[in-house]
Amino acid sequence: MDEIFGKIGTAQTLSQKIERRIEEAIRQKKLLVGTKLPSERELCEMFAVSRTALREALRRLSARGLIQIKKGSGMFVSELRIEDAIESLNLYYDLSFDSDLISQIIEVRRVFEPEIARIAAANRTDEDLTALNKNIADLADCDPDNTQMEADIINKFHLNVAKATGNKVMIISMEPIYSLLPRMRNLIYANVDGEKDFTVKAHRAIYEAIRDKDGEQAYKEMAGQIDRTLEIYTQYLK
Amino acid sequence: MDEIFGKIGTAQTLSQKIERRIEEAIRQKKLLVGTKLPSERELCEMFAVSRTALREALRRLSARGLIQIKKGSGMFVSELRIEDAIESLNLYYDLSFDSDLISQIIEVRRVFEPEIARIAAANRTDEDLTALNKNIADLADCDPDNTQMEADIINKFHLNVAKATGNKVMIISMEPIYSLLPRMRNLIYANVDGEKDFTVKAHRAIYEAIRDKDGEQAYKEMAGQIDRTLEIYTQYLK
DNA sequence: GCATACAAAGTTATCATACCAAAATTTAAA
DNA sequence: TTTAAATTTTGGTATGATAACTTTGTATGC
Repeated sequence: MDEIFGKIGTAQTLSQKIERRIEEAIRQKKLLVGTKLPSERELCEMFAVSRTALREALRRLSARGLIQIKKGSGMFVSELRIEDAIESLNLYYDLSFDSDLISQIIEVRRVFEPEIARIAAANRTDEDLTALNKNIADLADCDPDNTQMEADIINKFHLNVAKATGNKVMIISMEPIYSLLPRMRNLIYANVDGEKDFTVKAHRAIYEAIRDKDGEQAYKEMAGQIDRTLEIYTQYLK
Repeated sequence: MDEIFGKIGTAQTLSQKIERRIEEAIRQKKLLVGTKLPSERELCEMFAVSRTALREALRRLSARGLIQIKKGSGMFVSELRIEDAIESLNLYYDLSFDSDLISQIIEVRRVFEPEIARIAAANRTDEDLTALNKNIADLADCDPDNTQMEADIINKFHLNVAKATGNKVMIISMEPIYSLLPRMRNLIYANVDGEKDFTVKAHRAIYEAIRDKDGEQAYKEMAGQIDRTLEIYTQYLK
């Protein structure tokens, strides 16, 4: 009889229920980071479920980065890492990658990044400067034929600018976008001659503006750099 | 340190290997969206593993939104939904929620949102306008004591502005931030008198600027609105 | 006293099997 | 042709056994 009036909207499986329960406990800080969870067998008894169901719940929590499972040792509540948090987003962009997405990414960068550069100029620490300077040097030294490494360095430079704002939300917002730059660059780089010198100069100008705490200049240089990028891609996308 | 001496060999469990294999196939479009995967039993034979190991891999893929599992029917490669992609990020922000995060979020909004409003004014469709208009009406009608609903409506309004840009990346970048607005607003709303009238007027001004395709005005109004928000929170955070 | 080696206990990882429940498919009846 | 029942397919759960790994304590040898 329970079958008749039973679950309608609840297509939830047992393992999903378990997952939610544990997730809620972590969200509400009832389970603090570092806490060791009871062993599988104990949890089975506590929830009154089989190991199969329990394990599938735990595996999903582990996949999402909420807990860490150490074979032979136990399961621990772990601090959700930024990388885990944005991994899904990276995958999403990776799967949606097409010319539309490229245009949209450039539009976003054109609007956001100059502002980011301005804030970075105001807030940058000496460590930020060191990191940026190293990126520039690496870029200059980089073998012009190694477009992969080049794209990687540029990626890091822009990410370091975002870091220099001291604003975690900025970093998180931009990181998934930057992670696509290498893939974008691979599309068009072969077509562009003498681009590298230009790129190095442009990035050095951004660096110097940030170094000198000249927010307006940083804004302008970053905007110019992305305008150039936009031109190149507009040409390519045609 | 962990990086340096961390495990070299395959600390990967069997189920993780399976997960990677299938994920790679999806990433490389060898498995297209909508494809029905072989049944669990068949996959067990193909991979030569037990059902347990296989299932744990499949459950994780399902948790990440890459496949959809239908009981009695089968498993299908599914299009990764935006909501799935940003869920982890929402959780991350939720767990990191503190006064620092609030400040950083407001800083990001102060910089990004006016620009978003400007672009929205240029690209908005009539449907966008209808949605925004409805948000304004709902906000005006909303019971002043129901702060939860109020915050929810405002959240939707800002999200709709982002949607009006026509740029998917904008939406995705801002959504996790907006999803925290209700929680933020709950902190301070009780302390503010006569705030609601102000809020309605401010949002209506933004709406009208977007309606009139007046980018500059939209920029200014949005900036003003967030400046006010900043003031309120600055007061609260002290 | 100290360091190494080893054994034991606890834990997760995997496997194999069985049965249950839901959905789709086939078959039989009206 | 339509409907309803039976069958098949498929995922969901349960259980028990074994393997692999980590930690810890203990014993051994120096």
